[in-house]
Amino acid sequence: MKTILIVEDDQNIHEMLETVLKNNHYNVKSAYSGTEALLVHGKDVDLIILDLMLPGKNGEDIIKELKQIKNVPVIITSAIGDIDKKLDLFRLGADDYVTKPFNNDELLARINVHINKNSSISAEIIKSKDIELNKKTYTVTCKNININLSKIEFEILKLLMQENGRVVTKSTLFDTVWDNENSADENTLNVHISKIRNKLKQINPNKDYIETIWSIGYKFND
Amino acid sequence: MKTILIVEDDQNIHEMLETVLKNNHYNVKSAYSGTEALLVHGKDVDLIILDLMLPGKNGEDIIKELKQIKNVPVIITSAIGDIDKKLDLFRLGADDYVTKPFNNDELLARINVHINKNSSISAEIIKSKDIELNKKTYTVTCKNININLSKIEFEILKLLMQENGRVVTKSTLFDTVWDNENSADENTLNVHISKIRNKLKQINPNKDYIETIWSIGYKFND
DNA sequence: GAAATGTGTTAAGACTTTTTTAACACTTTT
DNA sequence: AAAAGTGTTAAAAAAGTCTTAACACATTTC
Repeated sequence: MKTILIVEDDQNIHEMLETVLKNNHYNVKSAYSGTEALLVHGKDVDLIILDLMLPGKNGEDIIKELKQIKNVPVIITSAIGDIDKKLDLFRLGADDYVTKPFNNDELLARINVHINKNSSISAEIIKSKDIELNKKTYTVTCKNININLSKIEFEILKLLMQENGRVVTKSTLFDTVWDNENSADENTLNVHISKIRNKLKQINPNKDYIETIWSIGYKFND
Repeated sequence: MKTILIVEDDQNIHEMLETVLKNNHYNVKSAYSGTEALLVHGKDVDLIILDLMLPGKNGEDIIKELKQIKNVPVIITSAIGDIDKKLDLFRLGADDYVTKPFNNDELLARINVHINKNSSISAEIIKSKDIELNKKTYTVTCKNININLSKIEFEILKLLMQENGRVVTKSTLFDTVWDNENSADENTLNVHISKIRNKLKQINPNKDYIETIWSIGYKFND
């Protein structure tokens, strides 16, 4: 169950939000001021609903500090529609901005967007231009030709393809592919990467799908 | 560089969006109807801006089919503020809903939110006006264009950006970037700074983000 | 149960990229 | 104008990576 932190000083709105969220199976934490929010905000908060008109500290400072503690999604609620304020908050890391009075269902929908991000609709088939990878059946094709990957090779390629175009650090690879810390050597990873590259190269010799990011990790390019 | 697909039949709005996005260093693809959108939408689209009032197919059908092809973020733009329609679209996978007429900068801010969110590796991002630095994936963009930094270059820029506007002394740099005392020569640092400046200059030649503070250290300015 | 096959890891040497060094031109401070 | 500090370039040195091959181990096949 996901936990949402409500930061709102208006008693009525606060209670209303709390009820709505609880009815929709969220766990709720409460704060009535910015300083309180900073205290309450901990490891197990998944999203913050932050009202701007709080006593004490202003919204900009609070979001900055909250994001520094932990980078969770923040949805701003405010009676002010001022565009400059809005832009300021987005720049400081706000993920959404909802003008009061808002529709509860819309707020829930927006919470859903920011909380679920990749889980809900995420496909069991990851496709790139040439490569298709089926997470369920552990099969991989490149240009519609089947490739046999070992389990570890498959897990590595899956992770890289999920982050298509972004660097995956070696430590992320170790953590994800080998569950325990005590696991593999750097060289082991190299060998696996090399083997994956070889298998892909047999189908498409012109392309190197896996790019090395020196001393950091690898990146998949389609 | 990220690619955004504009799906919009109104010629004026379409061109305006295209200009705005290109000015902000996005790659743009265009579609003027739903069916066209489905054809154009391929592997290399990172976000879709979808107008609802399209000729032919209706918005609901299009978003459903688009999401099936690939789960990229979709921002709906619409003149209709009708709450039921909104909720419907969120349910079908919309990531944001912006009512026309919208403010361009706000749209850009929202694009930014959804393009960066897409990564499953939780991002810890340091942002300045032009530059974004992702501590987890070791990626840096300036004006949305990717920059390749070596590890040391990255660590230096990270430290400077963390202290944005404040001077970072050379000794702090040595202590942080090079673990032990036995570390680098003054000159070594100069060389690295020079390389970082060069890479940033290729994207924005008018600005010197890293300011030299004579005989003390360096300062990042956004 | 033995042989064959496949997987994961380690080691070694070739190779590539990054980091540092060194030299000299340049800028700021004294 | 001299001294101190900085910027840039090319090169040498160091660090990291790739590939091959060998071995241990597990699973499958005969």
